[in-house]
Amino acid sequence: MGRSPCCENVGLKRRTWTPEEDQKLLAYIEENGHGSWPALPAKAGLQRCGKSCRLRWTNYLRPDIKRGKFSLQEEQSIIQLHALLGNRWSAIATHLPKRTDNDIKNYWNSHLKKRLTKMGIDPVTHKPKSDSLNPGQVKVAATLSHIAQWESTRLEAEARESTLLRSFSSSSAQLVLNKANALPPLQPPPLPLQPLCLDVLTACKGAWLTTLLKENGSTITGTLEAPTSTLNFSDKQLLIRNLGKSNNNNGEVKESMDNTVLVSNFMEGLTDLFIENSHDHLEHDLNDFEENNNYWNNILNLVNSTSPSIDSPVF
DNA sequence: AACTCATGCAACCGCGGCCGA
DNA sequence: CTCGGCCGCGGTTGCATGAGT
Repeated sequence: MGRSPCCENVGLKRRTWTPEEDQKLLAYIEENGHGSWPALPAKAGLQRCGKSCRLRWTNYLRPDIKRGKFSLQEEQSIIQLHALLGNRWSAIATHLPKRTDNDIKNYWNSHLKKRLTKMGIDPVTHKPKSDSLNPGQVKVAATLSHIAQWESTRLEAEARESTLLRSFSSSSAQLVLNKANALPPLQPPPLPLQPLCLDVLTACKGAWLTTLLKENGSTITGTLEAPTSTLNFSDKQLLIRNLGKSNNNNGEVKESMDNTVLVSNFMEGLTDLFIENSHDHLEHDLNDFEENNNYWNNILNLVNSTSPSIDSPVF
């Protein structure tokens, strides 16, 4: 493939944006919108390529960007979302209002990755460095991995939907929308926008709890004792399978999972971690139980609270 | 004070996808 | 269907700055 460079200053030294350049770019966009990026520099009187201008605007000048230190909650969100979504920074960014993908990526690479490594957790797989599972644990981990894969797909789709909604809110996209107003109106998203994943994550949590209790000699078998669910495990599996399917234009049902190549080892890793911990420390399972239960609740809360909706702040 | 090294992050590159001609 | 332009994304680079010696 390959493309010709978009600007003539390729190979030259990087040039930091000056306050004057920022001012020019800001003033131009505020007055005219960015329009076509390649055409913008000439119109705005900037000796930059369009790509550079776009980057400067999206990562720095946009008025709705939050800069500065990441809060503890944001850090947790990044770690958890990275575990689910991998290096899909833009998707992660849709769940962190006012943070740019570049900002998150930099923060991950310079801070969080190192911190996880220090903790003995592989920042890529989110697995603890040493792992040894028995066959039963492997089975559950595989199931949860499958579930997590679906969840990754969903989060990604959600991110795409969010982007679409944002783009439709912009003036230029509105023009496109107006041009296409002969088309059937867009269906509003179902309200409330309760993420479907909630049940899946709940299922994950439930599956983990079940395993833990089994490991601990509990008599509880198939029922997932998750707070928001009364489905048994086979019901969950059915639900998950159905959620993983989608209708294409021909009305055929196909497995959307098959079309996704996603790196989502988080659940697996997390499960490994939890299961391993519980296996190794059955004697203090109560503590583990409480701690891990809280962790799952955190994830559920996170996804619940940060799922993009039309009410989400517009970037 | 001067130098080196490490770190953070802004800026850039190149690829893939989308869309219109 | 193909081609070319544009956009968005993830990975990488390199500058600025602070810490350490």
